[in-house]
Amino acid sequence: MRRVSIEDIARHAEVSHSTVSRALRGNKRISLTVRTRILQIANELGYTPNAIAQSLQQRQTNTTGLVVPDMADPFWGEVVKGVEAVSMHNQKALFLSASQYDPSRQLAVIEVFHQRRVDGIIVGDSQLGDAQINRLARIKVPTVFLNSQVDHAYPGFHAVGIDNYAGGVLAAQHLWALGHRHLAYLGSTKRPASNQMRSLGFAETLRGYGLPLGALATHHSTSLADDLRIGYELASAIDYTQTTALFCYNDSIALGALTYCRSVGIDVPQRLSIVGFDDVAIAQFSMPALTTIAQPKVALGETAMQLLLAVLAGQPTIDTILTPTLVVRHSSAPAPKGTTQ
Amino acid sequence: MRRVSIEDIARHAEVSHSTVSRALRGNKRISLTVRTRILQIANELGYTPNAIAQSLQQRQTNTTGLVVPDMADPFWGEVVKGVEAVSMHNQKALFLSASQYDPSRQLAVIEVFHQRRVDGIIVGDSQLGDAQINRLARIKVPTVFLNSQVDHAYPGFHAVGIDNYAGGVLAAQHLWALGHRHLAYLGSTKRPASNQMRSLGFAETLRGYGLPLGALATHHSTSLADDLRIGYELASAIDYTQTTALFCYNDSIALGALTYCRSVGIDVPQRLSIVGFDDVAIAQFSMPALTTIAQPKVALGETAMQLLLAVLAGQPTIDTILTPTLVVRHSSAPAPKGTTQ
DNA sequence: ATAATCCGTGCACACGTGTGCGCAATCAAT
DNA sequence: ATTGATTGCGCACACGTGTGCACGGATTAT
Repeated sequence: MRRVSIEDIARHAEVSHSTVSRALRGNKRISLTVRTRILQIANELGYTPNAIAQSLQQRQTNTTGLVVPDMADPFWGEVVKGVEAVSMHNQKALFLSASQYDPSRQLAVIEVFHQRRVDGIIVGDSQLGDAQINRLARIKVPTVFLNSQVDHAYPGFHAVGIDNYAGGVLAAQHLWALGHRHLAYLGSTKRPASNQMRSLGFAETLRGYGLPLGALATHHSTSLADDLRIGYELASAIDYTQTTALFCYNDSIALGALTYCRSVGIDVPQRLSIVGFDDVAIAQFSMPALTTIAQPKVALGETAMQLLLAVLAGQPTIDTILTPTLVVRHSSAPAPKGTTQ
Repeated sequence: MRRVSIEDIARHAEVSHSTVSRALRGNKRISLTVRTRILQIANELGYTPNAIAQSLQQRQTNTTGLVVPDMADPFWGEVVKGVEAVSMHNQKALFLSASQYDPSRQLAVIEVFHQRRVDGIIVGDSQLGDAQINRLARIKVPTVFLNSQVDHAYPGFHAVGIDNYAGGVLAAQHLWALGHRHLAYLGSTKRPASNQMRSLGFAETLRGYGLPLGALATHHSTSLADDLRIGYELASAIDYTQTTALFCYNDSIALGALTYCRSVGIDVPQRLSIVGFDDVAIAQFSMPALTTIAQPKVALGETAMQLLLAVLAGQPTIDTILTPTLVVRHSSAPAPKGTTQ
């Protein structure tokens, strides 16, 4: 059952294990004859280097830990894809775990990663509280926060994210320009910070245009259901005699809302405009195709991993805030006549 | 920069590292006084066991490798979720990598996992050829194939999957009962085996009902685009003067087809019925909600991981084939009058 | 011919942990 | 009081790999 080690190769080649180690690593001090013989034997024996032993020796595992709230969320699926691609391309292995939006589980996962001696950690949607952050700071593992829900201003902590406020602004500008004057925001309580920023950018922009206070309603669900269902439920609580436009925390919620509208006969976009967030793959295949604030999801994951690699390489780095963009499709249209005063 | 080890604790407690090791592991041969003192010191020093060293010593890493074709695919997202949940619940860490439907990358990932000395491997959508299988067999790592595209009848190889043929049968029965007599299958060439079985179950059942040969068309895309786009393109190649029903390899393709139909004004389900496969989250929120053949995706992942754990524990196991179920929603309806002869 | 250089290899240690075995000290039994 | 059992702990090794240092032999320079 034991695997073949360099010691075994050494016995067959009648040299010491040191020589084998050097030969395999291409050390120039080993004669060509000996090296080729060793490589030959290694191949015959089906040798595979033991990364565990190497990690122990070098005090470095070439491994990264990634924690995300939910694997099945289409947004995070794309982010993970980006992280994984860069990770694999740089010969690093990736540990993956899900936190289910539970801060204590986030920390628990991080502790497990630390036991495994990962070189660095990427945390998606961090909701770590002060106590947890202190614990994390003691661990001293290079950490990158991706779309963090909290401000983690510690040395050794880095961040990649998008400008949620700017996203809210984009949505507001778009809907205002279309003539909408009674709007609603459908939010998510599972992601407090980004939810707040998106709604704030949206609301403040509208205020800036002179929208009266009562003309903007915000709705949040305390339910832990899937976003699609939450979108459906939130949309059903709205008074559509006034409201002509919805801005949603993300595309899933928007699609849920869209489904509700269809089921009760509210025409989108003729009577109601809907704007989502993220631009997940399905957004352009819904009926009507969803107008949305696009996040560069894969790039977000790639950037996070690249930032972490730079940190590990000791290079100077700066936190990155990417900018979202407006993607106009067919779920938004000019406000119905008579609603624009 | 060095982490605190049991050696450090030993120095502080003025005992040997052996005693510390035993104390931490709760060995009864250590006196209570000494043990509590050691635990106290370990806590003060912020000791975290080094899983790498433990792995080396015990020749076991408590780690599993999971390889899936695409992280961002909603189907695989759910499967990964199931695998991860069981894995974490059993204190096992999970390495994740994507193969992008490339058999050689699948093998490459497996080799990397082996270097890392994972205890076991789960391979999703395996497309390994004979040569690759032989290599894998030499490695002798317990392996579970999840919805494999190939028959891997080796000792030490195990499998979990669903009955694709039965899924095709379900779709055929459903559409036939609704009176459809001209049907089409929209397939995927990226997953040859499951694609074949689904279309076969579908076709043979219809033949059994006495459907004439020319009344069933099958379409496959050679494009590597996303399923949604493929569905859209395949749907555009069909002659709708005859065809009244589509059965699609999966929900993404079905949703792409649905989008095409909407865009050219084909009413679903009045003029055309569409049946998908998988029952991903979005399926019940499309317009109309998608009739589909449901796979227990999370359960599939859970089962695969549980099977692997059983194998690792040396328990006797049997391969599992789960059964898909028909979920009737609103994208399928009785065939238009006059089309049923 | 002797000294200085270079080349190829092995010895021995380190990384952090777990454990079989032995040994000293304490306790119970005769 | 001596023997035997029991308890509590340390020594030394193993897991597989990488590397500083030393050492012997060959080559070159004086």
